[in-house]
Amino acid sequence: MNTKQAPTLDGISKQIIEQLQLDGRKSYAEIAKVVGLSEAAVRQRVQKLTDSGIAQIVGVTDPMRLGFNRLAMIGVRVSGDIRTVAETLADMPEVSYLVMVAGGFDIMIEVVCEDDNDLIEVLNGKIRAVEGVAETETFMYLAIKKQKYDWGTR
Amino acid sequence: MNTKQAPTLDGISKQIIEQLQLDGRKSYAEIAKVVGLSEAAVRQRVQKLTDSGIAQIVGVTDPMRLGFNRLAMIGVRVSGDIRTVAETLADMPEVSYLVMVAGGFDIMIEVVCEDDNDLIEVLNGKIRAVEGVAETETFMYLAIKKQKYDWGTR
DNA sequence: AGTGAAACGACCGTAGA
DNA sequence: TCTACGGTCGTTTCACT
Repeated sequence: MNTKQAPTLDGISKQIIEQLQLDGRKSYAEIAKVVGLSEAAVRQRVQKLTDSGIAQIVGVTDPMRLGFNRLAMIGVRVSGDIRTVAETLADMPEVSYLVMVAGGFDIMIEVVCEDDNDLIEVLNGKIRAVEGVAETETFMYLAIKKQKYDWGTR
Repeated sequence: MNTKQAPTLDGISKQIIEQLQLDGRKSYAEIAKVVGLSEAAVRQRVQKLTDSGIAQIVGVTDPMRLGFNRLAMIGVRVSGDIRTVAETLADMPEVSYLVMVAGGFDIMIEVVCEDDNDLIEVLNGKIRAVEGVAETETFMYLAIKKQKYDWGTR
């Protein structure tokens, strides 16, 4: 689960990702026109970007629409090595998002659960059981109001 | 920006979205095989889902790789109508994610900025200036360790 | 809403620079 | 790493249900 910090992307790969942020299904031919490469070259680059995990092309929706009604952001305070705890938490399938932060918490995670039992099990049974997790604070989702991924094109 | 709470999706649309969570570029033909409809029908449904904003198909990456180095999660405490404040914050282009929550905050947002000046401007100049924003707490991102969107298929 | 068929365009492997 | 090209497969449109 360790995403090794990669070399900065070159301008063309950035442009390709920006195009895909606007429309993940845009054809390689169209992207090629914008960035000034051949279709095959664009395809190769996208392949590399996705294979290596640098980028992903995915369908995104509000989990609550698919029946996942117990979502939460959980702030975690860690005693000891933050990275070790982060890796452990990141390996849990219910954790959809994990960031290491500076401030009142060390780690913030988003968890996606179907119901209360699920959430309790994840929070008490799994997260708090992790060695090094000192304190947690849970923020239950009431509604997701915005999800945007096109900041690359601002 | 108001995402009106839609009727629950039927089983087939759920299945389609699950397929797209696994691979946003999966062909309609392949999806059609899985869900048991014709290609054309799948395409129509995907069109509707994306046009209506229920789902989006996008390229996703770690913003820090594109040179957006100042990201933060901001917890917001509101005095007054939370929804009004949420709408106002959601309209800001630097806000990539906004959820209404229960717990120590009323709203949590993720902001994507290029540099410190940008972030200061957004936080002090824009967010705190919003009528009804009582208190904010900022958690600066050090690293994004996990971003997953395939919870529909667990 | 969904199906089926035909024309069109996208995708993908390979060869060559 | 890129371009060029051809075979294959996916997409699109339309008439029909």
